[in-house]
Amino acid sequence: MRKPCCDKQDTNKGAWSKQEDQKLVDYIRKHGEGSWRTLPQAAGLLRCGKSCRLRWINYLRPDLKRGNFAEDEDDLIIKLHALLGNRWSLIAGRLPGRTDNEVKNYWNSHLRRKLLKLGIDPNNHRMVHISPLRPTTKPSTTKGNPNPSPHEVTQVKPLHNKDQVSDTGSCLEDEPRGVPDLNLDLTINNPQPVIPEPHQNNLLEKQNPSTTMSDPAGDLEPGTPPSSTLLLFQ
DNA sequence: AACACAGCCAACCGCCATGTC
DNA sequence: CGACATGGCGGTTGGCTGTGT
Repeated sequence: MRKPCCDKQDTNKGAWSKQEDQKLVDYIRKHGEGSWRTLPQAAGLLRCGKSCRLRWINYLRPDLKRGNFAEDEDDLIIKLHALLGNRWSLIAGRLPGRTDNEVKNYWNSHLRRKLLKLGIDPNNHRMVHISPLRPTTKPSTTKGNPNPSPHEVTQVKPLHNKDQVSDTGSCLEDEPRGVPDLNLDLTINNPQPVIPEPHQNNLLEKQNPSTTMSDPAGDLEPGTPPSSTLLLFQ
């Protein structure tokens, strides 16, 4: 039996109040991030440490961008998802000012549907040949389960082994060549200062194309015909 | 105006990885 | 080397809001 992360009896749950936010922000400004376990008590919060961490990372961090996703952010997320699968933290790490939770929500609510409308299976980024898409119907399953019906897609069971990045629901997992050598040292959505340039998106392509992660399409061997998987990359 | 439904998103839960003793 | 503590991640849930009838 696993110990709960905190004494649930003494903790608040649910939405954060402004006072709680303020306490958390003040504390982290003074003492920095970390020690989430002890932070709530030290900051005078009746919250679980995990909850504080989530609140800070997803909402209170000063470098968060928030607001609508730009078109190029959409493209980047789709490309990265094709490569990485549901590795939201890695994907978010390439999107300055965005959190994994935000990217995940955006994927499930917008991009997934967008791909389906284009006839692309969002799970493996291949063209869907079977059954015509039912226009914007929500999956018949319960709320909160964005998985499309089995008629439309082939489920790719995500793996948990983080060393096998290419396996995790990636569209490329059964490419004959496999995934090109990727530098997956993508780690991290560091709470670094927001990049001041107006065009912070497309970092992948524009800012550091050679030293970070390979361009998905460009990394194919010359002469390799693009699979339907890669339609998006063209 | 009232209700039902769908979509969005913040927050929670449980598991896994890593660090420390 | 194993046990434990902690941090981090992805999946899921639940409440709020917008829209259609």
